[in-house]
Amino acid sequence: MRVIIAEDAVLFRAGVVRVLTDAGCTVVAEAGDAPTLLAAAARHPADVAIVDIRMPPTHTIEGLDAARALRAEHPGLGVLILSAYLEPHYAMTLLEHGVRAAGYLLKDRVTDLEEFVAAVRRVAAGGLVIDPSVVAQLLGRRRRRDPLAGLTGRERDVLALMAEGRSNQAVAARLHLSPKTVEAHVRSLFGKLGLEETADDNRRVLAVLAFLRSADPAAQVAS
Amino acid sequence: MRVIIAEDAVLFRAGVVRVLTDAGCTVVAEAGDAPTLLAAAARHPADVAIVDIRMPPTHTIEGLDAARALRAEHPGLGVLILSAYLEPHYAMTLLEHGVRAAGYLLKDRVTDLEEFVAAVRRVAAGGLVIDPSVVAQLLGRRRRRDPLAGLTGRERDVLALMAEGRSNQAVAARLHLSPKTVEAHVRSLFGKLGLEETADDNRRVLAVLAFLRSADPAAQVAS
DNA sequence: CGCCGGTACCGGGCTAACCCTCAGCCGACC
DNA sequence: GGTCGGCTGAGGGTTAGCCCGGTACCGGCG
Repeated sequence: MRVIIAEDAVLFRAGVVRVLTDAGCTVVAEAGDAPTLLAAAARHPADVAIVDIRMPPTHTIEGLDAARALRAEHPGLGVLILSAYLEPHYAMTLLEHGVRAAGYLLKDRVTDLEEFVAAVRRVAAGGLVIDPSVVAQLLGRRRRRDPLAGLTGRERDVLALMAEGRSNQAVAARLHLSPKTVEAHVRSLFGKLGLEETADDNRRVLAVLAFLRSADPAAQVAS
Repeated sequence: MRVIIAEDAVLFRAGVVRVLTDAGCTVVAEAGDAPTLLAAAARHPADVAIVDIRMPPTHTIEGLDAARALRAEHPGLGVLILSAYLEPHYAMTLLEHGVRAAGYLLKDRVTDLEEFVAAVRRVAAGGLVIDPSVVAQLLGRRRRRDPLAGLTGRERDVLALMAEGRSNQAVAARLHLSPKTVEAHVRSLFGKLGLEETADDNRRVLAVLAFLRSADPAAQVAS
């Protein structure tokens, strides 16, 4: 199996190279950025490319764009995204071009080296490999494409004030409502945001986070 | 040069092992958590230990605690922290025990393998190695008023989880504490953030907002 | 040695914020 | 007219999260 590895973090890349060569694979090229990756793929026949999404120069989605280009230009080449981030929409973008010879794994969730090598082989052989937590988030995301879209105007008013750190009483005073009405709106917006009652969650904070994330789309790309 | 490597991310650890062995170093032990690290240091004479701060089981500062223990128990052993996060206060904690045979580097900023190996050798030989951006942030932190600056490490851990929308119970479970302890930390951090009890405020949300607004909070959060 | 801050955690008390069911009014739409 | 969703809000019940005072241990420091 011939592999190309595109990853700008040199220590991490060295690790992947080592694991694969120890397993008998041939690493035909290494790249630290997207242009180098594309040039390597043109020059070196390979079975699979392991690609990090965020690479220089922009550190945004250079790797993803390159992965898509690879799939278009080299139909026989498997592409495995190996990302530090749980980014379902990126996984979806990759899979739009077909669910064969593709993969999306999370760096932190690779705990068994043999499994990792097996996953790479599977993608090289035309299979699909995708981290279960990505699938779970994909499913969740289908239900609420835009979390705030389903809220009524009043619910949004209430949530905005919650997101300022206001108590229910203060929200009521500000909107000239009864505290009971605020509670009713809060309860309704929890349901619409898909926030179920669990022992592990503070739903008010989760609702506020949803609001803040929606108001600032750039925050979704952070970290 | 004999090296011990403590890092729970297996691919990354493999990378570090490869780079060092390729450079002629001897990796005498590998560890995926702090207790294994301490046991390895007791069993295998080494010149330097490369340690990740956040490791199992708590994923908080187990690595840092272990690093400090190493420095106390093995005076001749150099300790190089290799962290994914820019955490100046942790760097300071490490250096409090002396500025010899110590190092603090960021994973993402290791761009040259030979420099990395040279840095490891420097620490093994009793030198000090510290990433320039850590120094800059140390200096910058002095200039800016960061509301989180007055929080203890534990309080910051608790607040980070609150900011994920976790309940006190979930925070307790995650950090292996009693819910009562979490309450105590929450109460303490409210005071330090200057959040007084008023009828108009939801202080938990305000604390979360302070966390989200502070300088580079992501650098302080695991995962 | 005593003091201090950090960490951990207890018992006990209180309430804001949640839950539920129910109800009324309004305007839009069929 | 009847239905629907949005808005408003009541009564009643529960509890997570806050409060307080207190204890205990540890390491660092004077």
